[in-house]
Amino acid sequence: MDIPARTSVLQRVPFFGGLEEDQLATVAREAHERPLKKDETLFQQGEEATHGYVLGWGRLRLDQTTPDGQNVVLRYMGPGDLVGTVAVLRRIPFPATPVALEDGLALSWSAPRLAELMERFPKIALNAIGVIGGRIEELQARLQAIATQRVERRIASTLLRLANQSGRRTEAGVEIPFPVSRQDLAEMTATTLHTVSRTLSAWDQQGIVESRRSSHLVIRHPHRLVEIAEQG
Amino acid sequence: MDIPARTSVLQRVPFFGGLEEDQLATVAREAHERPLKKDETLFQQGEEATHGYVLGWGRLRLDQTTPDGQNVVLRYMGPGDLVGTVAVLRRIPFPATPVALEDGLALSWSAPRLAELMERFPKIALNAIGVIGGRIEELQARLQAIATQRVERRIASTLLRLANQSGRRTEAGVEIPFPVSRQDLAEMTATTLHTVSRTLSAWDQQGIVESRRSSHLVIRHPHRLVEIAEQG
DNA sequence: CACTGCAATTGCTGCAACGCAAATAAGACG
DNA sequence: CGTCTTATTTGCGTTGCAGCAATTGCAGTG
Repeated sequence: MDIPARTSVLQRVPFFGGLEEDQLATVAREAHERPLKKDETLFQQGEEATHGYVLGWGRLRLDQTTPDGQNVVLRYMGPGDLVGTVAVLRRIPFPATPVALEDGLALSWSAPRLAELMERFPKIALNAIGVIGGRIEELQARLQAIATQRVERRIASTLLRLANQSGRRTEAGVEIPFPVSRQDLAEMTATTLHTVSRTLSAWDQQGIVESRRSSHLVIRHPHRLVEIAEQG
Repeated sequence: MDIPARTSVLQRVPFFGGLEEDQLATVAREAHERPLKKDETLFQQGEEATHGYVLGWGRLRLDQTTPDGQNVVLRYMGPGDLVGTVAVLRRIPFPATPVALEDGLALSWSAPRLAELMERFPKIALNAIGVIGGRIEELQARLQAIATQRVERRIASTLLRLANQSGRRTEAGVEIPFPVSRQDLAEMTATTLHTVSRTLSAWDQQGIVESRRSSHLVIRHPHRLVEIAEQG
């Protein structure tokens, strides 16, 4: 990918928001490219955070594993998202593992480079605060949801969030354009794949969603889900 | 409080870490003082974030209320903690309400002042990233706990965390030096006050904790709690 | 000192959701 | 085209925990 191409990717990255075209070009020049194949991991939870990444295209799932082997899906990430950069800035090991859901490409900068960039462009540090703050908000929202809502409602909210973040409009409804297994949904909503399966089956029969095996999820009637999410 | 006194408070604030004595004095000079009485709120969730605060002394409980009236305790805060500052930097309304658990004092800076300080001392922006990152970590840990552990274990972990953050060693064990109601614990561990009550009663009878009505919580045998927390 | 109000305790009941297990379907691969 | 593997469905039994309600105990107030 040449520098102008990289630059245009970086233009859509909030982390670099407010930088001039030529400044972005500078940033772009100093990046390394890291191609990603489906199912590949960008790095491993626990590794030393030597590089920070920006996802150019593709999709990632961010997994966190507990000491006793349980898994939690922290978030899904798409083009323009920051991956692992917070860990680099805080000088702590990566707290989670990003897994590629499809082929993609990430741009990376080494830890010293990042520090240098932030020093040269103070705007970046402010942007970082905004990005991280957004994640805090999201985490707090999920915490609240898990703490106070019951499973059906959480699943509905999660589907709607996925649809808003990455849904594609089709004649049949809103489609979620990457594979999401029952296990994934279970780990996102803090329940079991059994319960997710039952819930989706029920919704499928009611015509709210289309969730046949192995095809992408389609939400036929988002407003029905909204009803469930808002007050179940 | 005079400037040297303020300065010595700020020395223990990670947000201002790495600043020179005279720089801290500058920061201190530009602060406003805000005395706090027990049960008073520093600001209200939803208000515009015009000022950022640092807690000089005293203790706060940070509450978040859902649209439907449910309450979640986000965290307890003590001297040196940052309150509401993230919201100021992100230019969003305060996402939660800090309630004073005892008389205390906060220092505050207006939004423009804070922006100016960060510009003048870029180190502050980096510190902010560190502080916020720490909160993300804590939130993720809680998310994991709620998602994968059962109630007894979560209560044990929460008590241990409180003890580590603010516990005082006494002959009887480790004391938590501010009042924590069953309701509070319930909101922290995502359960009901009933279940918390039952659990603490059981532990009290087993001699693990001392949790009589209206006296401060005392953890007699932290290691027993650790056992419960680590593998229940 | 009695009264009032709030926090905590505790027994009981019901249910949402978990866990197991067996059946089923669908891709993947040779 | 058959076989293997993996994801999903679904029935059934179990249970952790919430929800309700009645009681108790403590603290502050007049």
